[in-house]
Amino acid sequence: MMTRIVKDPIERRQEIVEAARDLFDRQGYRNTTIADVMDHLGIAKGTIYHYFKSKEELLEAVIEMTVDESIEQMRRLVDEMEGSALEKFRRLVEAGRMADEHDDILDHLHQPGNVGMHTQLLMAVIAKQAPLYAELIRQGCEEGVFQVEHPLETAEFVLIGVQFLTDMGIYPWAEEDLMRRAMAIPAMVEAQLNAPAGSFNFLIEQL
Amino acid sequence: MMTRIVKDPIERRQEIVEAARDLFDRQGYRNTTIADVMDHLGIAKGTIYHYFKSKEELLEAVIEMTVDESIEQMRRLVDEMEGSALEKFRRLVEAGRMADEHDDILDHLHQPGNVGMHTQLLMAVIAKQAPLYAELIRQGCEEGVFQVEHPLETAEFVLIGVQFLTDMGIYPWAEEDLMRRAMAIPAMVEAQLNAPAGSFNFLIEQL
DNA sequence: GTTAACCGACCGACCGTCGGTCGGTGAGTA
DNA sequence: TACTCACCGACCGACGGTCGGTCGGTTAAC
Repeated sequence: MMTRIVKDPIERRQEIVEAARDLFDRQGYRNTTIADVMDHLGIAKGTIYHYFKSKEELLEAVIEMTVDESIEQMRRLVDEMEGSALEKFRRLVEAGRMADEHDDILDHLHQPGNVGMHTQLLMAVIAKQAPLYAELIRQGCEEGVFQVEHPLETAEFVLIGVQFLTDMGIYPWAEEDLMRRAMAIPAMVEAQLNAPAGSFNFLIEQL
Repeated sequence: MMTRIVKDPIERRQEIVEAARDLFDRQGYRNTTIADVMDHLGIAKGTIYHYFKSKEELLEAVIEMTVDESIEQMRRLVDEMEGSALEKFRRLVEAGRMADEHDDILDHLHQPGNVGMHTQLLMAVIAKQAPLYAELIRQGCEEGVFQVEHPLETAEFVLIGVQFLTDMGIYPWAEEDLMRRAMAIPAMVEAQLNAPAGSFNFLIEQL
């Protein structure tokens, strides 16, 4: 029998979520069993179910943690940024992409059966990012480079469009579909924000 | 032992897909077992797996069938429509909404655990609807009411934005979030298409 | 006789449960 | 201060039950 180790509940919970994230990340949610998480931490199954009432609830905790971390650093960035709206835009997008690549959770989420989780994660991220972008849109309007009626809604609209059209894994797009959209995105964003032609070319140049 | 009934494979496959659709619709994909489908049709498990190699593949067939039916009638409508681009737009949107309400699949799809199926269905519908809308956008450009660079991509972009921001069930939006977005949508669509102010007010007036 | 549609007993991977155990903590006592 | 003892809840892990999927065999059809 395993020696019993008691820890601070907060810490233990954290441990479990982190281990789960690692595993979900590497092998996918579906292919990761509760037993995997147990073994990885050297704890019993009952312990996990003491903190989470289902495997799915554990996944939600993982998502929440991931989203919060990603948003946290974007918010810090926004607070300390200086410059024109367009310049800030460019840097925020870049930061967002960095975050995406860091958690390859998104990549491994592309397994069949994970579409639901994938969608929920994307929507959660978008819902939290939108206010940050909305702020930049307002600044852009004041500067005169943008002209939009509903900053927050426009931020949501654009983020959703870009994410879902770009993201493979939700729908099995052909490579050429993704390509053709990527090329069209700058122009569409400009139209949406009433921004000068070419001002969002950095969206594809950065790739 | 059950008496063996042999049917035309095409017909049998159809039967299975329809039964599965009913059940997925009513109780959700996850809460529906293969046994449910079997019992509902009075066939053996092996028969189902003779036609579909996994439960997930069966889901794909259900989605494909649903989407094809909905698109079929929209395409017929487009072919026989006459009038200005804006007028056609109005009627296509209306038809799309009718289709949505007809299959209450979308309604019952709002159960937890159905987000994946819901998303896939929406994306599939959008992928097929986009070309229809793109055609109207091109006509609008010729008429001079719209001005867009990439008709197909713009159609995709707008459809995704509208569907995902409007649709509850994918993400637990508050009622007020949905409201505030609904009000902003006409202006955002107009911006994207470079259409005259107010020309898309019908999107909310129809509600 | 050959094909393939169809059957259903069986398998095994996993999630989640539940009765029970043991470490920590703090109030009571001396 | 030192000791103890009752209680809480963190922790354990064998086991139950569900379900997706398999496979050898059977039967209708041509």
